[in-house]
Amino acid sequence: MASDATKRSYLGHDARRAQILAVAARQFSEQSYDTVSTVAIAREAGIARGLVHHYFGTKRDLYVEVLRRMLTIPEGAFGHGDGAPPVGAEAVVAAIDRWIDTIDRNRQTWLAAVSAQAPGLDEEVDAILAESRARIDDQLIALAWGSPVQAPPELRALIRGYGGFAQALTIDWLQRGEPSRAALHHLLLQTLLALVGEELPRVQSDPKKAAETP
Amino acid sequence: MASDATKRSYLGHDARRAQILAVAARQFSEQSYDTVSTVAIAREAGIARGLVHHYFGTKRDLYVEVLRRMLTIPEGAFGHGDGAPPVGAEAVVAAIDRWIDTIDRNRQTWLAAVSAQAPGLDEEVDAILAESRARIDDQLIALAWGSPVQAPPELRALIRGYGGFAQALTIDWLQRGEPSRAALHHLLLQTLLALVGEELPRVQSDPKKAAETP
DNA sequence: CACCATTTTTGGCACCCCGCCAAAAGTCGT
DNA sequence: ACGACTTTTGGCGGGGTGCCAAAAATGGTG
Repeated sequence: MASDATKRSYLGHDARRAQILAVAARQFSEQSYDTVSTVAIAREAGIARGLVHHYFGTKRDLYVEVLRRMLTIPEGAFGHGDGAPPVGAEAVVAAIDRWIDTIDRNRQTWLAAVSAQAPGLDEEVDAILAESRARIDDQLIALAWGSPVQAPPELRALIRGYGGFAQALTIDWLQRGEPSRAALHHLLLQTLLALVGEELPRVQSDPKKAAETP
Repeated sequence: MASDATKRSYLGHDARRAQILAVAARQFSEQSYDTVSTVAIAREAGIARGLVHHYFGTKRDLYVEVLRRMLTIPEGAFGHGDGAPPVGAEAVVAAIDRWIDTIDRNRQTWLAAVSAQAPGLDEEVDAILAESRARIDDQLIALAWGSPVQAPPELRALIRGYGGFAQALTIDWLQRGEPSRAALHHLLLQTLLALVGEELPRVQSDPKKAAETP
């Protein structure tokens, strides 16, 4: 009798954990950290508040878990499915398109994830964000340059900045629609090519770079 | 007798307000929003907690005030003092240097301000951030192009993205020192010149841009 | 100088949320 | 049927927030 509709107990460790995580992910992607309350999560999940703390320790721990999940899922967003990565302009075009698609499908989640928290306040959060960015940068470098391992530091810096460039314009596109999707795609593509193809050699050859060691 | 050391009452409206605002600004630039408490602010200011709520309504209202102050003060960071703005490469060099200087002097405040909150969650916060960015973009456009009023939309988008580019690299510089200050300066300068000088005409002339009106 | 209107400040009430833990409720193997 | 185990509940203590009536200090006036 206790069928699906009224089922009210004993999901089992993993299932309950996953359920709470799903509810929390939705709430954290719609509200800010401090407006989300564990009682609201528990209410939406149909359980007692204590259970949330039983599976994930503190509210911050739960948030860290959610953030980790948010950032690791779309990791291969412009991964090329399989096989050796095709390098070249047409591969970049396809990758950027796939990238925009993924963000378009998970708008709120992506918005909540990229501007997760002020940097420098929480080491764990910082580490998660840094690792996610590093992985994306590696994929970008692989696409536009080649092997990421032998990438010069100047390229890494340019790609890092390009990530900020793309993030700013993508937020504008999602929130105000200001650069249209086509325009966004065009800007992202042209800028990446310009930075890697023209700017990089110029930055490298300039004697004033003087960087790396202070 | 009631000299500076023991003065314990009746500062007057404006003075008290300014004092609370100063204390709150310091705390909000060192901790995250939810770890800052009005009781801590009141304690540091040496007053009762109720007074904080008397001058600024809710804790969020106080935060909004702090944020507004954070973002309007360094507004003219690369303002050219006075007179007609000199346009050209050397002016851009000087402006970027002044800009980096200002951020270097107010590291924590700047870090707290730029990553203030996830976008789309609080209209008032969003508006403050957007207005601040727009003003900075205008100054950048004035520097690298000329009058901001007649700037083409493609340029605005590029400058907008450039802001994200600069922000990402500046955060890295402040937190890990990874691009040295000289390297950061070089990257910011070269990228701005490349985007405005070479990328802009290419983006504009491309027939595929198709943007602006859907 | 005493008095009153005004401003500034306090302290406390009611409510919500978090972290934790002992006890209750349900489940499973024997 | 019964005991060991897992899952879940409910409540306690501590702390933070928003608000408001009352108290304390101030300044002007006759």
